[in-house]
Amino acid sequence: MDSPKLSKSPIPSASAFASASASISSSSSPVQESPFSNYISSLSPIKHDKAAHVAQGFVGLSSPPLVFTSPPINTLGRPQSSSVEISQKCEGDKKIINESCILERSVTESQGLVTDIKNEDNKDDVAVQLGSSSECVDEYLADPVETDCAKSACSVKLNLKQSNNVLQSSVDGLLDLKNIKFGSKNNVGREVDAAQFLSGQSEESIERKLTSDEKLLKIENEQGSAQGISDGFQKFESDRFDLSSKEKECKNFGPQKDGRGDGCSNFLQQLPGSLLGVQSYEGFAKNIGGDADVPVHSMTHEASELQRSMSRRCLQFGEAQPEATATCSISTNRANNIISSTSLATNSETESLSSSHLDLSAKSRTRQLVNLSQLAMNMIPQCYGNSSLTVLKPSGIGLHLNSIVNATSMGQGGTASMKLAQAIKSTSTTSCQTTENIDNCSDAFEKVSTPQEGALEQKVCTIAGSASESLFAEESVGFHMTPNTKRKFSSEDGDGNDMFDQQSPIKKRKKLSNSTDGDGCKRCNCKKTKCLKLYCDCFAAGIYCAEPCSCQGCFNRPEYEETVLATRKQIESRNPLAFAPKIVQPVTEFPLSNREDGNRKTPSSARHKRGCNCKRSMCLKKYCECYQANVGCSIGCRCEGCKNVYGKKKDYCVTEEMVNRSGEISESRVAAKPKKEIFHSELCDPYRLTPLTPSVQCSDHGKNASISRLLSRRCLPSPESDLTVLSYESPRSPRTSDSNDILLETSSSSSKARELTSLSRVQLDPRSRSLTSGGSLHWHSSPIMPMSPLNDNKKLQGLDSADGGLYDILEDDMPEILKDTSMPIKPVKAGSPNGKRVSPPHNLHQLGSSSSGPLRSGRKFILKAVPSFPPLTPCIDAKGSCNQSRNNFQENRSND
DNA sequence: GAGTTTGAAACT
DNA sequence: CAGTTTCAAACTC
Repeated sequence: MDSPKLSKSPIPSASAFASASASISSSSSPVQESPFSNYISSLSPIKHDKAAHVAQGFVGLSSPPLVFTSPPINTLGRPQSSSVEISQKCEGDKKIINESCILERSVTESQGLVTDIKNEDNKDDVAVQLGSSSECVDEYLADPVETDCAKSACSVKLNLKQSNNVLQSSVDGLLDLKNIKFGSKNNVGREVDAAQFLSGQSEESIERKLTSDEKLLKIENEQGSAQGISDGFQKFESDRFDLSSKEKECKNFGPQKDGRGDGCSNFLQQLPGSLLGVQSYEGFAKNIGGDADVPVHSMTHEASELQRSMSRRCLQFGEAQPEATATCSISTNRANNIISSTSLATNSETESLSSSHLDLSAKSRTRQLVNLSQLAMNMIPQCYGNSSLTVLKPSGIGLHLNSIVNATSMGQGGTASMKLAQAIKSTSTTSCQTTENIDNCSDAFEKVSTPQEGALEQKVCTIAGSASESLFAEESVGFHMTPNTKRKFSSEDGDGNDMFDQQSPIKKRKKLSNSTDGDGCKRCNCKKTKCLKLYCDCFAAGIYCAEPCSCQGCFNRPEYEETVLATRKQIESRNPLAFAPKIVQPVTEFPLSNREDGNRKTPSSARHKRGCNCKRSMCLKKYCECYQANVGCSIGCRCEGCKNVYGKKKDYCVTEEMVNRSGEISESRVAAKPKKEIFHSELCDPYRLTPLTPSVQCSDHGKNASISRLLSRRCLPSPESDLTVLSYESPRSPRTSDSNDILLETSSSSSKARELTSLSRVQLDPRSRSLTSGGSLHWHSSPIMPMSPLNDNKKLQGLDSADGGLYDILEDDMPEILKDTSMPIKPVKAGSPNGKRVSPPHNLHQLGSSSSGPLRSGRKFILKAVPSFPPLTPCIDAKGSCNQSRNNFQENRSND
């Protein structure tokens, strides 16, 4: 145990990686996946880990460039749609996608010296991109580190000048019309950038400014996308030329910068020249195959998203948790985008790097390549722009989404982050090759990667609203690690981790304590468990420990992926729900009628999965998990003297009684089992998004904006944050709203139970094509939340007859494939670690005599859901990791 | 910052 | 399954 073996896959699976990448990149895919499936995937951290594992495998030189993985992506079912197509499909990210598309188009045009943009709709976007590109460069150059990396060839002044003059500058090669549009659109963001640059404020500061105005922010983000691309070009050019001659690079850079002063048009004009540097990439791309187009487009899109994410990240970074919470929906979305885009960008980066190393002599030129290079380079400015150099230690970001509560964002982020970190690591390692030039190149990339990783971590933290923490990490570890150093770190044994773990633990802890509360970016302080037990918050949340952690001898790190996975598996074998979210939200809380117009109801009905067992804290302190999660105690709690301000257990029971009394005859049984009923509604509710299933929540993008926003908020990383967000949404105080909410919600659910029955049935049917809202199923199967009886008397009886009623039903329908899984199908042992907690409340006689019954049901659900996954259905936007999780889950299953 | 309290997790 | 131990977070001083 003390020396867990390293888990590096010697031969990385390109296809696997591609699939993971595809999952993430598919964030824009309009196809929604079943929330249930998401949840399922979330339950199995192994999947994510696998993805991560694959990513790690890229460390090896033998691993093929990511570019090669593109085809597999398609095979995974990812629509081979160009960015344009994506943009048409995805409403949320449409604009961003358009940007990338347009930029791409612009590039193409510029290559041919054709500046005519035919698509009027896109003109604005183009303009924005053009304008922002220069700005991005400004920021990038403004950063000391960045400037340094740029060989000082690029004068900051020039950039400043450029940013100020963009509007007035002549638009060589561009139509006047375009210029006009461009100017009008970019004014806001430009002003901001200019001010920022002039004042010399940090990116965060600027971003903070933008926060006040969401729109403004949006604009900037959009610009950022374009900026990243254009900047990427420049950077690429810089690096590219650096390989051959620094002087040459300077030469090229100089004019370019000057040209930028004249506006984006100049930049475009120079693109053809810049593209020369991309030749090698192009050639490489050609080798890749005809399908390169798709990946490239995707990457372009990703690049833009990445850029945007970075902007968002900065914003979030600068924002305090409260603020983040306030703009929860935005933040969440951002976080998702950031994570997915970041991961993608990272992949791209890796690809680019690999390609550059592999085929420097290639001469063929393809547009796709250009895009690729753009994307790859895009990473640089971003990283530098953030100006944060973080140790390239194995990122502490997540194993999977299960997380307790650390829901979605974090979960996704975690997964993506992990992948990113690994990809970065691999990139860095790979970069460090023989030739000096290559070293230089790799160095440059490393500089990028390092901060990138840091940025990612920051993002994760930001997602949780832990700006301070992020800053701390950044500052405390703000040194640039050399490739060797990185390697050293990555190869260090468990004790080596202590280097990070024990890095001024006190300081960290202090910081942690300050940032932990409410931000959801929890970090552990484990000393004896090596962060491989549920005691460890990080481990329990399915994320890797990171810098903020003060743990000792930590094995919950990417280096010990296998150990982590094995441990998790072991724990899951004992209690399949061990890593499941702890807080459940009854669906009833969101009546259908309310959903349409943006439900503002408080998730006050959320309850702890297993309930608490407080004896002395009276559920008034954070010792109480219910209280800590900002949820009221429920019938499932065994607490004594409950005074939970979010809802007393007693009140909860009373409410249920009232509901039962008012229940209809047909629902009498339900009334007899209030708890079931409540969760049944949850189960049946097609709109319900499992609060605990981040991925599920995130999958609701198809709904109206308000709903999506609401749901997104609930995707916050940590249990605490998650609930906090929920609380925030509620104008009412927990205390006053709780009981009433429950009552109303329960009643509502009862009345709707019937009409939802059919739907629920469909969802329950494993053969159904998709479990659209099935995400809520998982928890319904939770022991504590037994499935509520369905309208169907048959099913009702089945449920009533025995705790395993539902289970039986499911079992009958369970596909063979599910029946035969490595996962123990038999009910969890009563003696399982969680057995106590998982088992139904003692006072819930109606729930069944056997505590294992409900649990079994839960397991069955999980297993059943697997085949129901739309195998290759890509997730849309924020669900990238969710898909990944699902895919991984499937993969893992098959392996098992 | 050290020590205590608390309750979940793990163990028996 | 209940009781006990271990653990780390929360809390107190």
